[in-house]
Amino acid sequence: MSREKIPSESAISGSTPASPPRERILAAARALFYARGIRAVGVDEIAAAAQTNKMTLYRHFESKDLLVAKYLRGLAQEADSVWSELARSHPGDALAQLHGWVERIGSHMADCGNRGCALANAAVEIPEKGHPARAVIEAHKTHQREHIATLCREAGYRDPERLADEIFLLLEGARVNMQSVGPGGPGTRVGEMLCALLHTSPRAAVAQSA
Amino acid sequence: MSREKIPSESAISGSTPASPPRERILAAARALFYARGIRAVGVDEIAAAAQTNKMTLYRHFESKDLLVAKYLRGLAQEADSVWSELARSHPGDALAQLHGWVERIGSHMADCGNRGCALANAAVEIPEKGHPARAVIEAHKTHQREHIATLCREAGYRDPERLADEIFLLLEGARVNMQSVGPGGPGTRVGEMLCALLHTSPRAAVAQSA
DNA sequence: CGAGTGTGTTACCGGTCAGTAACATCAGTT
DNA sequence: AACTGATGTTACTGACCGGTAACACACTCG
Repeated sequence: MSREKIPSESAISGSTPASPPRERILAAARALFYARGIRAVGVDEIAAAAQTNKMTLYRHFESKDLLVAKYLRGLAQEADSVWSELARSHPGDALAQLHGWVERIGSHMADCGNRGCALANAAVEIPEKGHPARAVIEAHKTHQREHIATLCREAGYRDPERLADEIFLLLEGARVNMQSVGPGGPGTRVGEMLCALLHTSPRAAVAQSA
Repeated sequence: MSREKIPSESAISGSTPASPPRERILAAARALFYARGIRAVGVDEIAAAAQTNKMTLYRHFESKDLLVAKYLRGLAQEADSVWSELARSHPGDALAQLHGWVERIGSHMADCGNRGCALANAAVEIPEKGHPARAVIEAHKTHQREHIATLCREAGYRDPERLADEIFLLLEGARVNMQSVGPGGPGTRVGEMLCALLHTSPRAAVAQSA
């Protein structure tokens, strides 16, 4: 239609119509799945939002279920990259990494569209045990909790496993409860709660400080 | 078909085929919505599971959305009845009510089908602001947290609001995380965590003990 | 130029969805 | 027996779903 010619693919406004269709499809799926739910969004709508069509979508993703898995895996990888970014800015300082992470959560809690964790939401929407998304969800959630536990251990907390459980479950609860009661609920206060938890939990000895 | 005559409506096995169809429909909706998700279950399947048909369903509920709201309201009322039952068995003793509630949670956490809180799940599945279910969800979640806060206040905890937030969010997180990682995750430990929270949180003075 | 590749377009498939119309059946009441 | 109300049965609508076939177009590389 009005897609005549674009000599150089610089930054285009909106849904980046100059990037390859595969990336546009993933970006559209991401926005739509997160905002409205996985089961509520059809492949036709995703293709249209990506400014392409269903055929091209199915040339890049063999089924909707695998597109969902790809969508979730991308989010899981980005969440992991936050951890490695924090490890780079606070090398060897697990406590600072935890504090940085908690700060980031507190600021991202109110503005992120208030639809909670996309992985946890997908687990609610997809109870089928054999769905390809479930392996991604379970692996990410387990890995997330274990990374928190590792940092708590390195930060010298006594009973780091229990502290990791508390941090992890408080965050999970905040993100899911935001969807029930909106920003007026206790979820918006989770940043301060986690910060207080890090400050008041007993620590035996600091492992090492570089 | 094989439904010849049942003189007295005593207890029938399975889905209680002798109760009025409205109750059977609600019971079937409850089981199916909870186990497989609201969007994943159609009205035909609910009617069949209730041993009736779609027409009878629509004579009792004017739409699926309102059936969903009824289903959630029923669960919310049962959750409230747990509170009043605890108030009856521990009159005037808010701390005992909290402990009883936490115990109940700890025991119900592992066996309840592991699909978490139906209200919270519905909030994830139904982001539409105008859906009749959303009012039920928001009201129940708000009321639940406020009841916990009231009991914490009556039990003499200092900073009862913060303790209520912690209890509430830990529970929400445990129930949603159970669906991501199953019974092997930290959600199964939430009973002990809440019990420890009640024991270690500072209390200023006991308000009254009858 | 021709071949190959990626993309757009249209139409279609079988299935399911929520919701309704029309009619048959059964039970209880008077 | 006649009426009444709740229920069962079948068939249907219009819309949407995930997924595919067939063909046309554009672009790049040789």
